[in-house]
Amino acid sequence: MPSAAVEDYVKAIYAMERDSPAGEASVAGIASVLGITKGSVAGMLSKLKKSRLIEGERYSGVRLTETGKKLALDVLRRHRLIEVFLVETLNLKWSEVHEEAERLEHAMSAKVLDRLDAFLGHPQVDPHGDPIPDANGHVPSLDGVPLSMLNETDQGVIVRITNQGSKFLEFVERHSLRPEARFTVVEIQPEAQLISLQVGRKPKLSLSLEAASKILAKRIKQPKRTQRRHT
Amino acid sequence: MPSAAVEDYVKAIYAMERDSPAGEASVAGIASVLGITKGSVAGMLSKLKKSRLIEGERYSGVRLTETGKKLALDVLRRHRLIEVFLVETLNLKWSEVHEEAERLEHAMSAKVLDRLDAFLGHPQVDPHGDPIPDANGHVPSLDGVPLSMLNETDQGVIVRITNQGSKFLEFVERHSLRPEARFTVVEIQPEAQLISLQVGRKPKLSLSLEAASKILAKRIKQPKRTQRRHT
DNA sequence: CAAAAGAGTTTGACAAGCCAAACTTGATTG
DNA sequence: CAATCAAGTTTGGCTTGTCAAACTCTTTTG
Repeated sequence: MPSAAVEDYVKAIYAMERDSPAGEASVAGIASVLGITKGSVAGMLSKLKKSRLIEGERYSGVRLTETGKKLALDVLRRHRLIEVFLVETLNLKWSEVHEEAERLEHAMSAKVLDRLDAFLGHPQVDPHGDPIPDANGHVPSLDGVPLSMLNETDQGVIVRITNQGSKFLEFVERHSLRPEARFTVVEIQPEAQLISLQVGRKPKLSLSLEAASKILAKRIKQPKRTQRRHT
Repeated sequence: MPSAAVEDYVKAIYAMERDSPAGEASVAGIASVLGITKGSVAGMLSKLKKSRLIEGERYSGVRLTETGKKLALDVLRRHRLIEVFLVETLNLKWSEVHEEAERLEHAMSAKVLDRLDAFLGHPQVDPHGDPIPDANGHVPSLDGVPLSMLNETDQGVIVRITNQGSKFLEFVERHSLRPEARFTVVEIQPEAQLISLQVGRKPKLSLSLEAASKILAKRIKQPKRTQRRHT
């Protein structure tokens, strides 16, 4: 069985691959997200290579092998199901479950996880809208565009928050920007890099396009109109 | 925060103190229940002494300090609440939850545990009938006498199984001897060290007095009659 | 294109825990 | 009471995972 440390590395690599342009993870990047030194990462990576979880040339980025990817998806499945449980069943705050799940995910057997999955009704996404891989490692694909790509007067539904930072999540939660929430884009100020939304009956909410790019939404069908914008 | 290893030691010491005549735990005993060598235990015990979780003279048994006892009760609380959850909510088999809880208990924060406790309705006992300490370390006391102390024709209700061995638990479960189960003592054969029970409508069940001493029961009020017997 | 900067690697050290094996105590017991 | 033996302790060694710091590539850039 892989250790908790190995699982954390693999999970981090998976995430970095996903959103790095080259589809690779770097030593420095891993060190930074895991909060450890480059030296430690180098040591661990050479072990992961030996056990065929990752591959890559010396002095260059690493990629997960098929085995590594399977493991990463397994860890992600555990993590996200646990988050659903903590929020739906135990009513923990949406923004505080990440670190809890971070520890529990390493202690839960496949059997318990499957029962939990059934108990929760086989959810497709976690509380942040992240898709939950199924037991075979298949990830349901959700579509959604960054808020920062929308235009004035567009209406939409939040589908996903791609930023686990708890301060960011608290902000988002405080303004009811959870998945499922409906909103309208009321104003965009490209010079100020700002976007303003109307969410429910709450006061108008403004945030930077940078922050908005971490929130994915689905446009609600709305006759004719063009779109396009860049962060 | 105490490591998982420290928690396991403290928990083991607590259990050994409870049912050793001298109220102490021995190095050899701890080594045996944790499945490690005496040398390793000696090393850890000296660390536990330094951190004031246990006390005791050199070359003699150890006892938990107040701090140590508090920690032990905390771990026990986690363990048992998790067992209740696994059985009641996730429908795991009664006999397979122990090892699961053994791992999960080290990964669950106080906050999650409190929510879980509330979700489960503040149970007093776990699926084996073991009392669950409350958040302040108070253990509800349950009375119950070993089955081996009962007499023929006595009727009772199982309250607790004091033996976590999964083969024993499977046996017990297979014969419906769970806590809450009603039974009648139909026969006792002191020479054969055997006791026979009638549980529900099941066929008569015989077991050794030794095994019976690991099952605690409460007698059901039944007019006049004396009792007494020894394992 | 040479030098600085970044990124990756290596080395030596450390903390937890564990083991095996030698050694010391203390408790029988013949 | 001396011999024995179980129980406790010590020592040296191993693994995992970490750090700090020196070193070496590779890339960027003046």
